[in-house]
Amino acid sequence: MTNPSDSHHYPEVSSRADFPGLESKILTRWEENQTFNKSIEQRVDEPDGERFVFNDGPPFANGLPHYGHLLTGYVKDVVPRYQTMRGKRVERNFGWDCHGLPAEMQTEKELGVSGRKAIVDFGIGNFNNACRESVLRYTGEWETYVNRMARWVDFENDYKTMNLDYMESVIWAFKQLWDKGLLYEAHRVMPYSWGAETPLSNFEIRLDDATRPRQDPALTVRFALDPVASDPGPLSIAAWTTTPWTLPSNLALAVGPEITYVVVKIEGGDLVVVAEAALENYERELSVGDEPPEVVATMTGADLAGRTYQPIFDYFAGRKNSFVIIGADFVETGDGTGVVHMAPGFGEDDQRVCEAAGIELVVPVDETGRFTEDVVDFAGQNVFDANPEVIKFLKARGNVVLRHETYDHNYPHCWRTDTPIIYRAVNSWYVRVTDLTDRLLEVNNEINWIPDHIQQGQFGRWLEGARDWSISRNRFWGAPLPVWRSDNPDFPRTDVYGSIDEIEADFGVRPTDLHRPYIDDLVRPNPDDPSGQSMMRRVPEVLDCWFESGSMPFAQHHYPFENVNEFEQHNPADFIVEYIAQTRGWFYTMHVLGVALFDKPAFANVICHGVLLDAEGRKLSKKLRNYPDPLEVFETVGSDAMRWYLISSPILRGLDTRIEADDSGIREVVRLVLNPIWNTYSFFTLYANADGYKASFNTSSTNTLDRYVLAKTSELVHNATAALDAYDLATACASVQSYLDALTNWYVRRSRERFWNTSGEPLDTDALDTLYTVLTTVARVIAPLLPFVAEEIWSGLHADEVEASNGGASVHLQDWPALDELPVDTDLVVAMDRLREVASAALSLREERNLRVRLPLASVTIAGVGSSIIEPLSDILADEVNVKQVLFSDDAEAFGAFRLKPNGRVLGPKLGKDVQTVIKAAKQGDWEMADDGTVSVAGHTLAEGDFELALDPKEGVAAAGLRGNDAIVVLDTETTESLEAEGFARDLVRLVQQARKEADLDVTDRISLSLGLEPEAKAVVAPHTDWIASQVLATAIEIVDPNEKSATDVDGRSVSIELAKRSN
RNA sequence: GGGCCUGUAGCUCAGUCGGUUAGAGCGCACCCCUGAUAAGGGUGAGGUCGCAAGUUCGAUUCUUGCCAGGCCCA
Repeated sequence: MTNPSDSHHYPEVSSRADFPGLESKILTRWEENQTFNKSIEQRVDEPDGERFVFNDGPPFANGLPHYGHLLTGYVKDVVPRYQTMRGKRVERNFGWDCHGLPAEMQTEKELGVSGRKAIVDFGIGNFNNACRESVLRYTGEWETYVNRMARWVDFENDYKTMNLDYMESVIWAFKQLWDKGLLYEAHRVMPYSWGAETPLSNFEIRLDDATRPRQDPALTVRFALDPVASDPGPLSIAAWTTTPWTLPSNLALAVGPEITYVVVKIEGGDLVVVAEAALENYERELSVGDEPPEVVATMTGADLAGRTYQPIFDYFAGRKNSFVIIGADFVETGDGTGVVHMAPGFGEDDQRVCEAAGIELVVPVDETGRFTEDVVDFAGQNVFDANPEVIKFLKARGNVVLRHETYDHNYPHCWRTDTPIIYRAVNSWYVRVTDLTDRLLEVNNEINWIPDHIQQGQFGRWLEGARDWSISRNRFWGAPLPVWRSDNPDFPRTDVYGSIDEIEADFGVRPTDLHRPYIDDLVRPNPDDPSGQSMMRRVPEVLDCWFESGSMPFAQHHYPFENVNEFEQHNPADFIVEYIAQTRGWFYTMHVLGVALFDKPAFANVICHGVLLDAEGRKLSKKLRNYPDPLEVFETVGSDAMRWYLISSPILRGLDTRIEADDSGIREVVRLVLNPIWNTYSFFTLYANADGYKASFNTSSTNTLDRYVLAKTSELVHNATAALDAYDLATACASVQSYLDALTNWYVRRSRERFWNTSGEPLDTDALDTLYTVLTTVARVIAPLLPFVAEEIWSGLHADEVEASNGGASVHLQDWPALDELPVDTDLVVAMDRLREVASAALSLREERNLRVRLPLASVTIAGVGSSIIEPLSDILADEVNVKQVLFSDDAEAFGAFRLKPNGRVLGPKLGKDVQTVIKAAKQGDWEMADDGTVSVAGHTLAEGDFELALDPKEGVAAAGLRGNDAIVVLDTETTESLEAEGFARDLVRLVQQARKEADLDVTDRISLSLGLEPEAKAVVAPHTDWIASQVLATAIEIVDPNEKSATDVDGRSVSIELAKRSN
């Protein structure tokens, strides 16, 4: 910003803005003046003030921010800025998600230490220290990005999930759930990552592209049934599996009780049982020669249930209740044989069904995904590596494998290690989400979701089907499960701790770090063991990091150990925003904990935005480089343009949005939004400074255009307020954009001359004050949407104030414009908008007839209904379309023909079916108007209100219809010598202005002018000489013969110009 | 297989509580204006509103089915 001089009250504003440059200057000024801090502190806190609670979702900081973070970040800034201006106190603390698999995996890679054993050898303490450093590695870069994008957030008072206070709140939550009976421990089949050596929650395996295609072997194997009397011979039953490695753990087979099964005689005479529905699929294996399969017996699944068979591996032979056929409802015949092989240690259905049948499960696979010693033939092999070995082994047995094929399917992978997951029975702690389902759904109804269909759709459905949430991880870097247990089952005891005080009370030490391994060192004798031998030891697991981020609403405040009122009075938070996939991530975990702990929603309003894609609809990826580099965009185009680009897109309605690979879309924002605003500002300062005028906030102008633009601005304030109150950022942007058209393209353009300080005329302070008033209001409206540009403009308009405060004054410290600040004038707005349509029509007539606008015409005539409202605005129209007179005619039929437009909405209920006849007749012109104003058509009489009359221009007249056809615009295309002369004079003025520009003169410079004209032209120009002189600020004008060398052609005449700047 | 969302101009998207002539921006063509000027503006071409049936006097809009794409869940 250039400092205003004595006579200049505003900075000199270049018509071409350097947005990146001004953005960095403003950042410095905000920094120096602590503007963000002031914007919070100046708003009164409770009890008198109002609070708006924004909760910031914590990112992992072990990578750089990407576009998704930028988008979310902008939204996270727009809403709090708006609410701040509405008078609320909006504190914004950044948060960091520090724990969990991402951190551990990164550290494993960095240290070259992989796997549980290696980490234990390396030392859990050492490992966790490395994690602690690693997770904060990129916080500096994050801060840079966040600052650069004008996202105001407090980094100093940030929360970190690894802080002692935060973790204490987390274990408090755990204890609360425990006390409420919402936690339990179970040995259950879960998605398991052998890469990370830990179970995963059912939503982790659905993260992003964790599920993707994979090819696996599929094996159909035969199990020999123990014979019964009714058998036609020795039977075997065929089962199909895509996990051959689970066959050694097979303990049962499942059939569908309702399904029909057949016994087929195959090559060599063996009898095989499959579902009848599988015959076609297995035709080749079940046929003898070219004959179709020979069915020798038929039975139902119910008949088969209860029969026993011989295990194909003998590792677990003889186990109680095992190797039996069980009837189960989930069995289908789509894939496979209609017989399902059951390994209860490695399948969720398998476990459920077998447990019901009294079969105890076996899990001969260790934490790293390798077979244990139980499976002697494959011990030590990874299960996926063992697949081909198992197949080879079984094939060698001759009559076991019925078919071996490959199978392409979508298979879940570990989101961190990228290894294919397996299902495996493990010990884990669960939150009893299924007990809460009803309350989760009820409380969900209190949340305002944007877009709203998420509430009952994606989120509501997810809640309905939610399963118990596994919250323990067999890892190292995380909040510990605060559970201590007796190491002697003879003296069972479990203690759960919910605070550091409680721990200290029992262990006599006050922990200063709740992380492993320190927390594991806390051991004490089991009070229930009279012998004093057994000890209480902590269970080894740590908590799921989603449990920790879900605890953020209270844990960031160290609730309930501190800030009890602070949290309780502001739960739920007013606003959160993240991308839509968080319906099963952060949104979900916060909701579960909010309901479980407080029986309340965790947030009142939530925006779920969509995903950014490239122009081809692919995900943005570093490899493809299919997006513009954000830092480069900041430097070349600016952050405000990117902010607008993102927040005005359909992505905020939950849809995916495509972004160009270059920055063209963002540059377009500059052209369509930033430049118009900037040009208006630059225009204002140019003339206010030229006149040394200091404008003031003033809405009292009686000038029509002033009143129009004030009313339009009032409309903008209303629209933007409504949109932002509804968290509809895209609509807020749209309302600004359509307003800009009226401001720049109509008000400024039509008012330009009023800003020129023509000598002898008094300065039009109404115009300057009005434009100032409008601009200072617009600056406040766009403050959340374009914080830099708004700041620059507002600060320029209030340069004195900013200077007096040493740069401290800021648009972001202002109040949002009140709804009654500016006059509302609907009638005027309607009339003016109508007038603009008339002007368009008139200009199109000019173009059609090749009549340039500089050439004045005698008149324009408006004929038809509804034109009277623009009569008071005639001068503006005359000016815009350059005519001497605006005429209004009642005799519409002189220029056009009426067409009957029956009003279907009114007539429909009255006439029913006949409406269509009436409409048809009206279209054909088959109607008559009576003297009393009624219309008869197709045997019906239409009264006033039943119809409208449209006016179509007559052939051969220079006339154009308006939208809606209720009036026509007629242009008098007749030219006269005098009009031509005036047009020529205007052409000359234009030529001189161009020359002034080329001579690099200031708009206020006076000149002496020499016009070289031919004799005929001299005569034409003579009456307009004074006017020309005044238009081009010539204090002396002489008419001479043309200088042939420099002459140009103007309207068929040869003209030359010489001008010189006058010193005064 | 179920649920939700989307389908409107060459592209990106608004809109229509049902009314008979559906809008914007970009792109394209032509033109104008310029004391906001390496800007600005106007005009125009371009649409069977995914397809079909139903409800209705009337459907792009409501209902149902189908098709295509996306997301979520099995």
